[in-house]
Amino acid sequence: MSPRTRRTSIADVARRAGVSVGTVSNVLNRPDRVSPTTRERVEAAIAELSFVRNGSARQLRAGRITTVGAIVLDISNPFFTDVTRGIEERLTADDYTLMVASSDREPEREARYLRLFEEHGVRGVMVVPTGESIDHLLAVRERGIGVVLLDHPSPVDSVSSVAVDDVLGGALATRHLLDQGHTRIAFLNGTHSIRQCADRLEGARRALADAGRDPDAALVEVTVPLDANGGETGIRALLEADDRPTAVFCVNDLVALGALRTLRRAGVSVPDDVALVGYDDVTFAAELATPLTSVRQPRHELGARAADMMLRGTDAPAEHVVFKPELVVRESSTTRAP
Amino acid sequence: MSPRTRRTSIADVARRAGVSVGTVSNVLNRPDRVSPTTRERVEAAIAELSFVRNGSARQLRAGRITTVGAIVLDISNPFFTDVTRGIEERLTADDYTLMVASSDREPEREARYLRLFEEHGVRGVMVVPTGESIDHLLAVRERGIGVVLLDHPSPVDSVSSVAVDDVLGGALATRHLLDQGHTRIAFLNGTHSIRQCADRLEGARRALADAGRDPDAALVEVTVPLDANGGETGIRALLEADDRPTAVFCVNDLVALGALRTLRRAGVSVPDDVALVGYDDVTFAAELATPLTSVRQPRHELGARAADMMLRGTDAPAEHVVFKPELVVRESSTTRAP
DNA sequence: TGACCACATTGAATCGATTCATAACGCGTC
DNA sequence: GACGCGTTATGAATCGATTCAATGTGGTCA
Repeated sequence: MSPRTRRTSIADVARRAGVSVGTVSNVLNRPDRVSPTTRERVEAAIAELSFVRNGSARQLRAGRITTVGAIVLDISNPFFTDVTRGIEERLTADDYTLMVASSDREPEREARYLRLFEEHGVRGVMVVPTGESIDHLLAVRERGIGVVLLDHPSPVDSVSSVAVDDVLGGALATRHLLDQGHTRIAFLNGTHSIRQCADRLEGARRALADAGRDPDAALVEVTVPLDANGGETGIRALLEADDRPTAVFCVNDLVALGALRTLRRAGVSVPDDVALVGYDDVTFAAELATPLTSVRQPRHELGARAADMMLRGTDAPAEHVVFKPELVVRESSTTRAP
Repeated sequence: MSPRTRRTSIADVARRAGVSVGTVSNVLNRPDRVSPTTRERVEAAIAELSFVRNGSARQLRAGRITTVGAIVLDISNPFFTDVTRGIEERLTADDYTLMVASSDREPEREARYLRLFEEHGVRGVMVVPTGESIDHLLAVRERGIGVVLLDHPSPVDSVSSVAVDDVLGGALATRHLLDQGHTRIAFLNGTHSIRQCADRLEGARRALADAGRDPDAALVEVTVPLDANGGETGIRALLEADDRPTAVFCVNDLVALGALRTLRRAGVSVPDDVALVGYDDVTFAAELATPLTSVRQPRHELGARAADMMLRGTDAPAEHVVFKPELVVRESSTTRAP
């Protein structure tokens, strides 16, 4: 095996088939302009040499290509997995290809992938921003690359966005817990630099205020990592406290999963001793030891819609879509029938 | 906003800074060879023009880059999500970047992404093959691109691979059910063209044969899609049958999730009426309504190890690693204490 | 027979960054 | 002032596919 032989190029194919490079390129891109005989000859040469187009050269000449990038906060979160699938399905319908990356909620990683995508000449990027500012995204757009904010309302008119009303979601969950008679509610949340977290908190506080409660007194916020382990540490912290809340609202279902596990191990009954509400309504939410009340978001549609905007192109007017979340009540938050 | 202005190039920067293109390139790639004064001047020009390198041109000249591709069967399956994370962590340690794609178990999609990656000039690809043959992957390797088989033992010595012993996994699950006294076992499986499915079946049959049973009589195989809905349809089919098995082995935990849901709705108790075993031991397996017995695979390590082999390069001798799975027994397969 | 047209094919210019042989420069030494 | 050495900077050649004006080849029709 020759380790470092030059990749076979279009010129090699041309030589082999006894035609010019232009003709080979035509076979590849506009087969109808080439006579059947030569086309066959070229195709044979391609097969014999097992030639693969050099995408870099192709793209260098042709400009942008049919690839778009997506940067989500965390691919291992089922919420983003489903959003991604929605994007992908819409894109493949138009023969576009998707490159996905996970920022892990770190602005540096977001910036790094953004640059990588831009250097690769993607048509556009769909980004769940990690930070408060989107200036870096505006800069990308200035350079002619489409930008759609994913799961994030746009702070400026000119940038399209697809979001879900997280303030409403937070309020739905909290109001429900209030309706069940809870007066002290814990909120296992992520850092407020993550917009989704900040908004859901805002919603929770509004629901409390609307009910005539003092949010500062009634809501105990615990900041945790946004996965099952985060739920575990959050609950541990709560269990040690003197004044244990009777209800826990988790900022996503993974956290709720960890919370449920930890409560069960500690011998605390859900929902009898503690009511639990999650967020996202992931596949397994209904099937847990205690079926989980959760706030459902249109994950798939979120992605599909964003992809749709992306495909409209840079010239189309910006659009701003905000979906409404929906509370799905299950056993984890409702007192069991005796 | 100028919609279709040419991207600013290294020549623009050079002009602005009053230097040659070679110098700009040096600032970008070997800053130490440039005097501090000119470097500053060039950097200023880069900032003012908000210049972003054209990756295609860069790569066209330089050859391969530090990107590798991975093609898994289904990113929305938590098993593959975790494998991907393992890969990513290992790669970022060496400053490599990962592009992930999902073949959805379709050979055409696998081939399409493979070509896309190759055209983009990736250093290598890590693939969970969809079909029986890996000839297309050998061809890719002939062209100087690293290939590592993911979750698939290599049929040839020359190609590195990382796998888990699925025959053993199938046997572990089945033996366990036999030990619990079950004599008629259903297997909700995928098509046999998927190696993992074929192997787990093989393992199940061996376990039966070892126990002196006739696999054809004792095992009822139902072919289903590999997600929660698949579990649902599979169980529906079984419930309609006259001779209902007393145990169900599901080829993965998503299928088991759907199975559990459907059994519960049909009023069939797990494990009292039907024992259930899954595969993968995903995060939520322990927290389901009935905690799920499952076969655990070292997902993260699987990915990390594959990435490791990839980084060793094409010249290093091929390696073949086969991890051993492990049965995690929980309530779904063990008769409840009275 | 010659004019004209449709169709096929050619080959050189082009995209933008990198590389490297060469030139320019600064500075100390004899 | 000539020489040599080390440091910087230059610019043309290069990577491989695409594009398009120009050329070539028949074929049809007056």
